[in-house]
Parts: sequence; structure tokens; C-alpha cells
Amino acid sequence: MDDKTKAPPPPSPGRQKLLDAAIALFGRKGFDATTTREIAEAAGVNIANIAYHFGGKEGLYRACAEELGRAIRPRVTDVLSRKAPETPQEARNAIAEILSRMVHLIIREPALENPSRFILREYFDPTPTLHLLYQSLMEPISSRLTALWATAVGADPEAEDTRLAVMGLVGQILAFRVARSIICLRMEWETIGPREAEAIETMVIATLDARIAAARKERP
Amino acid sequence: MDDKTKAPPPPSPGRQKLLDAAIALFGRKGFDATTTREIAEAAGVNIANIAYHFGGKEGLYRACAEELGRAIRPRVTDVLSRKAPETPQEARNAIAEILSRMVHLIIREPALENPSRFILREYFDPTPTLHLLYQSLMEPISSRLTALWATAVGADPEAEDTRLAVMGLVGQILAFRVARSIICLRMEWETIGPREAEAIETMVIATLDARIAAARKERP
DNA sequence: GATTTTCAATCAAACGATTGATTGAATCGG
DNA sequence: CCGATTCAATCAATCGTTTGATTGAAAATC
Repeated sequence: MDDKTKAPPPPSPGRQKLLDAAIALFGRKGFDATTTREIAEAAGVNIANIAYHFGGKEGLYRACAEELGRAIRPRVTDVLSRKAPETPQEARNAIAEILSRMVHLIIREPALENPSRFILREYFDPTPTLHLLYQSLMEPISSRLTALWATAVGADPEAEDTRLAVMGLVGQILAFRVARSIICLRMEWETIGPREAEAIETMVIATLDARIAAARKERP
Repeated sequence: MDDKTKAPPPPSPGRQKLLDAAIALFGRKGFDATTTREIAEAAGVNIANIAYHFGGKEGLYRACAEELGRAIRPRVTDVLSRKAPETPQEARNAIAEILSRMVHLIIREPALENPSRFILREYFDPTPTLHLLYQSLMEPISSRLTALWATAVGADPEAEDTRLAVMGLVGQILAFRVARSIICLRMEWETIGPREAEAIETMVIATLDARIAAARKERP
């Protein structure tokens, strides 16, 4: 219960199948709308394994969040691990690349459809598990983006409006995932395919460049 | 079931109390996590009234969406009903005012906390009810903003990237409501009070002005 | 090295609690 | 009085959880 989430529990066939099935179902339908029987059936194991491996439905949910941190983090940390750019232009390009990556991961990548929904649900209806997702995913990306933004426009990395500007850019991407249904209605899109995803990416990058240009002007 | 949702059902004391309670509970906890007993108790009426007035839990949910359209629409249509600005500067000011209004309504206004969550839930987990919210709320605001944006930057009101730019601005606001929990973590805010709401509003307006300046430059 | 013991993992079956829905009598307003 | 509205009581269905038994492979024992 109170372990530091340091020790990765020894994997077992049923355990991992339950995690995968639970992430997919929790992500697609939410915690309350998903039944333990559904999860067990999708995983191809018996219901009792949920209590055995995770102590219950809630324990399974928390384990899903831990699993997502482990599984998704590598897909973003490779960008994060590069050395910090020193020129504003390099910083701008680095931000653009990360945002572009996020658009594809969050909005397009089919394999991350339900994981993304799982995470966004936790943002919307936070539980104690939220901190887990924050530390493993949001914090490293966001703080890196903030540092890059500070380099790109010559701002104070610690200033509140610096962090807020970055959250605005990231939030723009999240919004297109959260409100996908009504955005498709408004944009008269049937789905968000490659063409539509590219249009969104172009819009996000345009916002980035516009913000950078404006910030540089008032802080020469 | 299949009525055209045209006729506003005759109000009755218990009916309205059920609607108010249901909007609050559906918004705060979601459809599946909310029980009919909870709703009835919060409304101070008997459970049977749900079936009597709305035919069941799902009927109550749809009625909540209709009610939200009726209740919230006036709070935005007053801005929409003004005559269309003709100069780019007037258009910019009109956009800024609408966005500012949206920030306060969606992020700050305590009375709209649960209604906002109700609507955003429907965006995230769309049901057939989605079209109702789209037509009564999103479409009128969004199309008005698109027209204003076209005037402000001299763009084609029908172009896809015009609509997309507007959805990006609106989405930015929605994101701060959806991901409020994790944004508070990142911003080191305890809550989003007047000061924090103003910071968000400033950021949104800064994004607007930056986008306008950039769009004008490349389309003189 | 054969036998016994241990243990994690899985299963079918059943548990008590709660769900949304329904019923028929009671109550109210006109 | 009569239709509209409210109510306590109850329904079948489903929820998450628990139980007790079974498996197979390692560990221990002789």
C-alpha cells in the first residue's frame, strides 16, 4: 500500500493482461462505467485475479496509472534527454518538435487512444492517483518546455506567466483530444485522420510562433 | 422519446428541482457514478418522480442537456446579438470580450461549475445528446467568433484554418477547465481564484493578440 | 532421487449490497 | 370528485468482492 512505487511488481501473465484490458476499458468508458467482469473477460482471466493481484477495482486503477507512467514516459523522455539548446532559434525548434510529437501521440496514435483518455479522465476527475501521472508525465515535459520557452523568448524560467504560457500551448493540444467530438462537428470533419492532425499541428505551431514573436517584441 | 424537443415541458416544482440536482450531480460525478436515489434525495423528491417526469435516468440526462441549453445560452447570446463590428480593431475587441467572458463563465463562475463539467463530459464521452449542446451553445458562439476573426485579420470566414484558429483559442480555455487539477499542480496554485483567473485571461488575450499580429503580417 | 510440502496463480461459484425501475396506495389542487 | 403528483415498498438485475478448491512448479524433507 505505502510502498514508494519504486519496486516494479513481479509480472505474471494474468497480471499484465488485466492491466492492459483495464487501461483500455477505464480509458474508453471511465472507472464507474467499467465493471470488473468486463475487465476480466477482456483480459481472458477470472474475476478473482483482480482482488488477488491488485486488492480490488481501485487498486487495479492505481496500478494502471503506474503502468501508464512506465509505458508512456520513454516515448517523451528521449526528446527531453537531449542537451539544452542555447540559442533562441534552437529552443524554438525544440519546442516545436515536442509539441508536434504531442499532437501525434495524443491526437493521432491509435495505440494511445485509450491511454490518453485514461490520463485526461484523471485530470478531469482527479483522485490521489493524479500525482503519479503528474510526476511521471506532466512535470518532466512541462518543466522542460518552460525552460525552452525561457530560452526562446529570453524570459524568466521561474516566472508565473512563463509557466502559464507553456500550459496554454499544451492545453491547446489537450483540448483537441478532450473535445474531439464537438470539434469534429464544428470543423465538419468526419474523423481526425492524417490530414486533420496535420492541420491541428500547423495551427499549434502557428500559435507557438505567434506567441514567441509577440513575446520577443515586448522583451527585446 | 422521439419528440422534437421543441415543446418546453410544463414546469412543475418537483421537475425543476430534479433537473437542478441532476445537472449538479451529473456534472460533478458523471452519469454512471450518480445514482437516481442520490438525485432524488438532493432534489428533495421521491425517486419515482424521475420515471414519471423523464421516463428514467437517461431521459433525465437528456432533459438536463436541454435545460442547460436554455439556461446558459442567454448568458452568451447578449454578446452575440450586437451588430457585427466592421473594423479589424473592433472585431479584435469583440473577440477579446467574448473570450474574457468565457474565461469567467467556464473557469470562475461558481454557479456554472457543475454545468460546465456536465457539458465538458458530453464533449469527452459524446452521446446523441451532444448535438443538442452543439447547436445551442458551441455553434452560435463559435461561428460568431469565426466571423469576428475573419474581420480582425482579413481572412476567409469559410476557410478551414479560420475555424481552426478559433477552436484553438476556445480550446485553450476549455483545457484550463478540464485539466484544472493538474494545472494547479504545475502552477503551484492552491485554487483558481480571482487572481489566477485573471492570469489565465491575460494569457488567453495575449495569445489572441499574438495570433492576430502574426496573421496580419502574412496577410497584409 | 523420490516424496512431501509450500506457495503463487487461477478458477467456478456464491455472497451481500446496490443499482434503476416499477407498483399501487395516498395526497393534493381545482 | 378527478386528474396530477407524490410516496413507501418492492422488483429483478447487476455490482464488487469473497470463498474454497485446484493447478503446477519450486523448495524442503527424507
